[in-house]
Amino acid sequence: MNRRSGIDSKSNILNAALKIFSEYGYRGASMRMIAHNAKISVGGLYIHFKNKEELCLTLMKKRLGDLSQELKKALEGVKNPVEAITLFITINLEYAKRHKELILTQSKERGFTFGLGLKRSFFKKQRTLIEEILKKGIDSGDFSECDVKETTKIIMGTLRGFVLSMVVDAYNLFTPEECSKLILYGLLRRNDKPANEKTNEFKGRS
Amino acid sequence: MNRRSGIDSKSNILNAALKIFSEYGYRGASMRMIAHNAKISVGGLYIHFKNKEELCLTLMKKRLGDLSQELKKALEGVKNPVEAITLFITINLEYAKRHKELILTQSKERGFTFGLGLKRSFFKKQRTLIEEILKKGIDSGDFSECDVKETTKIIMGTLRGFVLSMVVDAYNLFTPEECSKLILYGLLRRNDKPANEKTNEFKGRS
Amino acid sequence: MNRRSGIDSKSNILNAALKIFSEYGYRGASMRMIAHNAKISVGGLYIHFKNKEELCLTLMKKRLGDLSQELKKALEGVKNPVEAITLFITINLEYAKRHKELILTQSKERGFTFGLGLKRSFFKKQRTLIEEILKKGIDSGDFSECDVKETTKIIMGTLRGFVLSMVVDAYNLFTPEECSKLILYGLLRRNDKPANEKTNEFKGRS
Amino acid sequence: MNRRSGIDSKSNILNAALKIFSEYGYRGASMRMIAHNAKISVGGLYIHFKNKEELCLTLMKKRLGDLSQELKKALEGVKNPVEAITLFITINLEYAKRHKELILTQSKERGFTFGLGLKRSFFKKQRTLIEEILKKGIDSGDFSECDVKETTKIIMGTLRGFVLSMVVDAYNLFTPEECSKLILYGLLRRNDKPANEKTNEFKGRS
DNA sequence: AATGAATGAGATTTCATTCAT
DNA sequence: GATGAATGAAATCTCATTCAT
Repeated sequence: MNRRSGIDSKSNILNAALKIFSEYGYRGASMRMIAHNAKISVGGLYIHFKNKEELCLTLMKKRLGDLSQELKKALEGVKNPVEAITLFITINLEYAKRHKELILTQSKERGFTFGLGLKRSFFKKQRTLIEEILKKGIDSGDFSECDVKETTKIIMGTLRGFVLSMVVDAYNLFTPEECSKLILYGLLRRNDKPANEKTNEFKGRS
Repeated sequence: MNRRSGIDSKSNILNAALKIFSEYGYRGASMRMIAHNAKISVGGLYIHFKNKEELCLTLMKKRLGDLSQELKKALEGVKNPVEAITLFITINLEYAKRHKELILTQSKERGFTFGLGLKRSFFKKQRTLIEEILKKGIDSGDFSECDVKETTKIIMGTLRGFVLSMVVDAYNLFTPEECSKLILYGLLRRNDKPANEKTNEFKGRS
Repeated sequence: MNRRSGIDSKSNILNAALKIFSEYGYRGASMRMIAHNAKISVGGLYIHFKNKEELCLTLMKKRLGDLSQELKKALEGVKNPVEAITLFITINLEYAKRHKELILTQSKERGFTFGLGLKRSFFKKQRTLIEEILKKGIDSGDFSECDVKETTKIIMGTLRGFVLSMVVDAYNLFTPEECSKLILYGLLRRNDKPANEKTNEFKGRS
Repeated sequence: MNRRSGIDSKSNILNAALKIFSEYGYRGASMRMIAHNAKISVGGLYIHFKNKEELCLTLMKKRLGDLSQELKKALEGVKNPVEAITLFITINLEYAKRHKELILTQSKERGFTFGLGLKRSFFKKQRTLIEEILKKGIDSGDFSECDVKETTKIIMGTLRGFVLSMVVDAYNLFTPEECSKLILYGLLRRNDKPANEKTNEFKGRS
C-alpha cells in the first residue's frame, strides 16, 4: 500500500527473512511467509532480491558482517589477552543467542551447498583474530607456550560447538561465562598459582 | 522384482531413507527419491509407513537405538572410567562421522517440532550413562571430586558441539582422540602429577 | 478421475499439447491450458514430461518422425523422378496444412534456441532425399544437367517458403499443384518439347 | 538522465522495442527489458504507449511504413520493369535481413490476433505495386502475357517464403540475386532468345 | 513528464498422499 | 501386498500494469 523507499523495503524484507529463516530453516521458510511478515506482496520480494537463494545469501552476508564489526569494535582497545578471549567468546555466544538463526542453512539444493564460501571466509577471519590474541598472550606471558594454530582450531571448534548446541538443541546448557572458563582454563598459566583459588572458580574441572 | 518379506522391505526402506535424508535433509528429500533408492514404488512406502514424518521418526528411533546399543556393548566390560569416557566420546564421534545425518532435522512442519521428544529421551539416557561413569571414576579416585550433574552437562555439550561442528561445517577439525583429550584433561587428577608427563600429551593446554 | 495407462496418457497429452502449441505458440501456450485440454491435472503433465520444453521437444520429434515416415513410405515404389518430386512437395504441403503447428517454435528462452538441432538433422535428411531424386532424374534424362547441391537448396528453400507462408500468414495462396509446377517447371527438360504445350500448363510463367 | 523531447523518447523506445522484440519475440520480450534497453523507466513506457500491445502495433506500423517508403522511393524513377521487379525483391530481402524481426509476431493473446489487419493492408499495397509493374512489363513487351493477379500471388508467396525462411530458419540459403533470378526467369520472354545465354545464368533451371 | 517500488494474477514446477488396477 | 498414474495444494518466480512521489 504505502510506497517505501527502496532501501527501507530492502532492510524491512531482510528483517522479515531473518525471522522466518531462523524459525523454519531455509527450505521450511517460504517466500509467501517472508512476504507476509514483511507486509509486502510476494512479487515485491523479487524486486529487491533475484531469488530465494540470493535473499538468504544477502542475509548471511549482513549477519556475518555485523558480527565481524561488533567483534572488531569490542576488541579494539583491549590489551589484556585474557579479557580479549573472554570478550571474543562472550560476543559470539551472545550474538548467537540474540539471533538464533542462519547458522545452519546448509541446503543442498541443486547439488551445491551455497553460502559455504561465505562462511569459510568468515571463519578464516575469526581464526586470524584468535591467533593474534594468542600470540600476544604468549608474548606477554599470560598464556603458556603452545602450538598457536592447533590451539586456535580447538578454541574455534569448541566455541562453534557451543553455538550450534545452543541453536540446534535449544538447550541453554551454558552461560557465556562457563564457556569462557572452559576454554580459558587451559590457556592460563598455572605454574605460579596457589592452585586452589582460580581452580575453584570452575567446578567440574580438577 | 523379487518380493521381500515385510520386515526386509521395512529395513530396506529405512536404509534408503537414511541415505537420502542424510544427503538432502528432511525437506530436501522427497518420497520419490527414497522410493527410487529403495527400488520400491512410491505407494509402497505408504504400506510400511503412515507418512513421511513417521518414516523419519522411525529412522531416528532406529539410529538412536543403534547408537545406544553400540555404546552399551562397548562399555559393558570396561572398568577403567578413563577408558570408558574415551570410548564414549570416540563411539559418538565415529558414529556421527559414519552417518552424517538426521542429527539436524529440526523441521517445523505444521508448527510442531517432531522428533524432539525422541532426542530428549536419548540425551537423558546418555546423561545417565556419563553420570554413572563419573561417579565410578570419582569413587575409584581416577577423577577429582566434582559436581557430577554439572560436569556431565559440560561433557555432553562439548561433545554435542564437536558432533554438530563436524556435521554442519563439514570440517574435520578434530580427531576423536583430540576431542577426548580436551575433555579428559580436566577430569584427570593432577594433584600428584609431576606436571609434565600427562600434561604434555595435549598441546596447547597447560 | 479414471486412471489411464501411462502410454495412453502420454499420447493423450501430446495430442492436447499439439493443439495448444499450434494455436498459441510455445510461450502463448500454458501448461494449464494443455492440462485442461488433456483432461488431466497440471501436475499430471509432469509425470510424463520433465518440463514444458521437453514436452514441446517430444512433440516436435514425433511430428518430424511422422513426416519422415510418410515421405519414405510414399516414395518407396516410385521410379519416375518427376512423380517423386511432385509427391515430395505434395506430402510436405499437405502435412503442413493438416497440422499447422510447431513449425515456428523458435523460443529464445534462456538464450538458447531449443529444438534447433532436431530441425537441422531433419532438413539434412530431406536434402539427401531430394538430391537422390535429382541424381536419378538426371541419369534417366528426365531432368536437365544441373548442380545437384545448389538445385536442392533452391527447391528446399522454395518449399520451406511455401510452408511457412501457409502457416504464418494463414493465407491459402497455393495449392500443392501450383507449387509443384513452379518448382518442376525449371527442372524438366525442354529442349525437345514444342515449347508451348507444357509451358501453358503453368500460367504466369510462359 | 538528460530529458528528451516527447518525440525523441518515442522513437528511442521504438528502437529499443525493435531490438528486444526481434530477439525474444512478443511474449519473450518484457517491458522491463525494453525499458532497460531504452534507458528509461518502466513507467516511462506507459506515458508514450498505452500498453505492450500498442507499443508492438506502433512498431509494426512504423516498420511496414518504412519499407513501403523505401520501396516507393527506389521504384520512383525506374522505367524498366525487369529492374523494377529485381529492386522490389532485393529491397524486401535486404530489409528483412537487416531487421530480422516482427515478421513472426503472431501472438493470440486473449483470443484475438492483433496486428493482422495491419499486415493484410500492407500486403495489399505490395500486391498492387507488383501488379502495376507486371502490367507495364506486359505492355512494354518485356513480360509475356499472363494472368496478372495469379502471377502476383505467386511472386508474393515465393518472396514471402524466402523472407520467412531467412528469418525463421536463420539459414542464409539465398542471396537476393538468386531469389530474383528464380522469380524473374519465368517472367521473361523467351521466344526470341537463343535459349542458352540467359538460361545459363541460372544453374539448376533449364 | 518521469520514476521505480508495488501489486496481483498467472506461469512453471514440486511433492506428499491417494487409489484404481 | 505392490504399483505408479493422478491429484491438489503449495512453492518459486515472472510480468504487465499502476501509482505515490
